[in-house]
Amino acid sequence: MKYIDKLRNSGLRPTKQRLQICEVLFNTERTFHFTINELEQKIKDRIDNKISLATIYNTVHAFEKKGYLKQIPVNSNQTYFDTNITDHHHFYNLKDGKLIDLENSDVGPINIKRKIDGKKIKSIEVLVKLED
Amino acid sequence: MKYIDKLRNSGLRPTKQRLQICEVLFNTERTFHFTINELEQKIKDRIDNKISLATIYNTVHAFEKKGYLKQIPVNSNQTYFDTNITDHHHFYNLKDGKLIDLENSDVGPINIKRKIDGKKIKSIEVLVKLED
DNA sequence: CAGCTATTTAGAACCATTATAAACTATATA
DNA sequence: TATATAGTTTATAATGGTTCTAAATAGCTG
Ligand SMILES: [Mn+2]
Ligand SMILES: [Mn+2]
Ligand SMILES: [Zn+2]
Ligand SMILES: [Zn+2]
Repeated sequence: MKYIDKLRNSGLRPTKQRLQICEVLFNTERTFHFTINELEQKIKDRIDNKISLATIYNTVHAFEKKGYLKQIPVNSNQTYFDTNITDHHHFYNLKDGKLIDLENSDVGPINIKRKIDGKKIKSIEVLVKLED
Repeated sequence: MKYIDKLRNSGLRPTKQRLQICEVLFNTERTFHFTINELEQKIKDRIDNKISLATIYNTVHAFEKKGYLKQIPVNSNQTYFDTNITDHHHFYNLKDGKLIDLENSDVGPINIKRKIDGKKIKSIEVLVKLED
């Protein structure tokens, strides 16, 4: 029930697969970061039926387009997503490839003074790489 | 002659290929951003002999390890490199995938207040995504 | 239910990147 | 200068994340 309206209101049919992916992504105490492979594993662990990898990709991209997920820019061969869609910044642990949310109070407001003609700022993202 | 010492001092043999890649990367008025494919094209345009793609990858990674190049984190299927190895930030034009350097004065100093036990900050990078 | 469109799926294709291993080259040493 | 050795280049294959395809299935509207 919980996610049916969310999906319908977005013009997405509330299929069994999408509802199950919603459970995994959004029915959590905390937000989290994931790659597609990590999400695939999480889904396998939590549900009995199988969801094809293609559907996982399709759904993640659909949710991203609707603004329910964000992509986080990092140097990796895999794409990183975030269920925390608020404006926030990240630590990136180079050792294990894990992201950690930074509170805005940990970074402070960032004011970009330069403008590019005809362009709007869509997002401002700080990535703090961590090493040992 | 110009890059022979640079390479030798880094423990890299100054091969014909590496010297030619140095010319393309570093013998320029301005620093620039590139993907491997763009670099491959630049090399083709500037030199007569052929340098294999494998050598271009090898050399770029060798130079990155030595600190002569930096990788810039963006959401793209291709890896972006920068010949500007100073600490600086970027505009990322989503329309054409081009990076633009931001001066530090355009962003202001960023002071990360949070610490992670046993970890050091390696870099702080701001990515400002631009849309129309 | 009927009809229509959206969605799911297995598998193929794509493509940036990395691995392989044989040929070649820079360099140190005799 | 010749030789030995480790480093480098290269064509090519392999890898692996992501996207595409097209047929089967499922949601939705009348
Ligand atoms: Mn993607
Ligand atoms: Mn790389
Ligand atoms: Zn986050
Ligand atoms: Zn730059």
